Amino acid sequence: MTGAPKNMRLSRYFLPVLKENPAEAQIVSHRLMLRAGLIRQASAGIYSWLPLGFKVLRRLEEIVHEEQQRAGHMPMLMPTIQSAELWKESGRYEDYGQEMLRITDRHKRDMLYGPTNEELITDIFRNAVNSYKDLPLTLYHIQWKFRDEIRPRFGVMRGREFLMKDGYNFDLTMEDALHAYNRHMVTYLRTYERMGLKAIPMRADGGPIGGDYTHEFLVLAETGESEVFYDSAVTDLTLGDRDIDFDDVDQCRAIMEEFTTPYARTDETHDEALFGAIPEERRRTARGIEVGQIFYFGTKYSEPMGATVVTENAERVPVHMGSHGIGVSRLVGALIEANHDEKGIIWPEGVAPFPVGIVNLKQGDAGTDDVCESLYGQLIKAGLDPLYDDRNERAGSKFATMDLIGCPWRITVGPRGIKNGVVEVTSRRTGESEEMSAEAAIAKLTTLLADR
RNA sequence: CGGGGCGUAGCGCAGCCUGGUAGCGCGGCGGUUUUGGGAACCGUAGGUCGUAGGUUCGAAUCCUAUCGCCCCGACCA
Repeated sequence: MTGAPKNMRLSRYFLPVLKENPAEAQIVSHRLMLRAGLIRQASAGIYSWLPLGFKVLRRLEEIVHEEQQRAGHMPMLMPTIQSAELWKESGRYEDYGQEMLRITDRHKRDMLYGPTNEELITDIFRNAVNSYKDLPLTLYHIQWKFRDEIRPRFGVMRGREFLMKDGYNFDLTMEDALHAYNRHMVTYLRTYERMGLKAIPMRADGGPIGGDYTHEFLVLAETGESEVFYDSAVTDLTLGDRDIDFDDVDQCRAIMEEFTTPYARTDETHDEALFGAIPEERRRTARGIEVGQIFYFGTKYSEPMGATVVTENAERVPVHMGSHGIGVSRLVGALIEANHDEKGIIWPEGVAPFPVGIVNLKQGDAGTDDVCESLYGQLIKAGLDPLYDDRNERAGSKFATMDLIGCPWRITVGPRGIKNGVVEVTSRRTGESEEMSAEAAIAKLTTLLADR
């Protein structure tokens, strides 16, 4: 036996928290990410992810991977640095403008730090796939991207370097590609729901990627960059735990229709007349943070780049494609914008880096130390990643730290409770506490966090 | 890129106008007393005053250049 890992004890963890707000941070998620020791700025719009922030980021990636693979999509990894050749071929090298970071290597070759990967994936596809029999195919990766924003701001919400899941579907026909579109809509709805977010699909603008079919997913938050207009009926919809067959064309289309029929648009595509037709009591105007977007763009890249397959009738046709993105690093900011109070972050259970915090009120007391050690060991065994505050600090300081970093559940162990054989379990979100035996606390949390 | 602001200790700031060799709060370290919501007291460490040049007997302070960062705008996942 090797025993429980010790690196989730605060006495060993690297968690540089700040009591005061750093001057450079304006919005709440940026302030809290700095204060709670999630990130440190490396330069404008570029951040280092400290252990706690990295843990959240990894957790979000994990959820994205699980949901993509559940739908049959294939994970892979493309490089951050790309050759300009492919971009010249698609015509976007000129179109993209200054936001693309252009680099020259030692041989004076034009390179770039990829802002997205349509060209690269299309190149991979055309070199390897020739037959309709290899379709449909959806490939995706989660990789760092760079967009040289004129003015980065709001921390990771609008950084220059950002982590993004981007996926690409290749289909024989438009109908097939539209199923891929709907299927992605469903995977995205599931993904956000698991993260504890209400992300509303809204009809969007094609932007530089282009395409007529496109929706973006917005999380409602006061600090959102876009003004949004929607029918309150849309926020009542949930996917819940319904059984989904991702190959079922009708089921995926039905879900897409269910979630996109109620009016929901950003200011870019807003239509006053349609909005006015909604019953007044259901009309909502708010602000939203974009956390993902899906596109169907047909043969926009396959045609100029020659990504074709041979059909049953021996004809060579360009494939129908779409792309789909989730702003993973930006989601950390969006999650905090949507889940915080004046004391700090309140992580939804699904994404919390440490779903349970253990606070030992009297470090060095044989009774509390024993109970805390036992809780720590058992929670690790249950796979719940507890964070044990075993520092020799005062109660107030320990509580403040737990509140700041947002552990959704806290187990407080003090001499008073030990005398009566109880510990205290507190919900970060509601602030409600309940006393129970240590065994009952473990049972309760194991149940609560079972389907994390 | 246009407009504005700021770079002084890990964080938040004062000092600059009116030059004289750097200070406060928090944090750190040691100690004592504390111990259920960011404790009190005592002691202590820590600063190329963004960088370069200039003016001056003397520059954090004045001048010039430069780099970085932040805010508003246009732009954007």
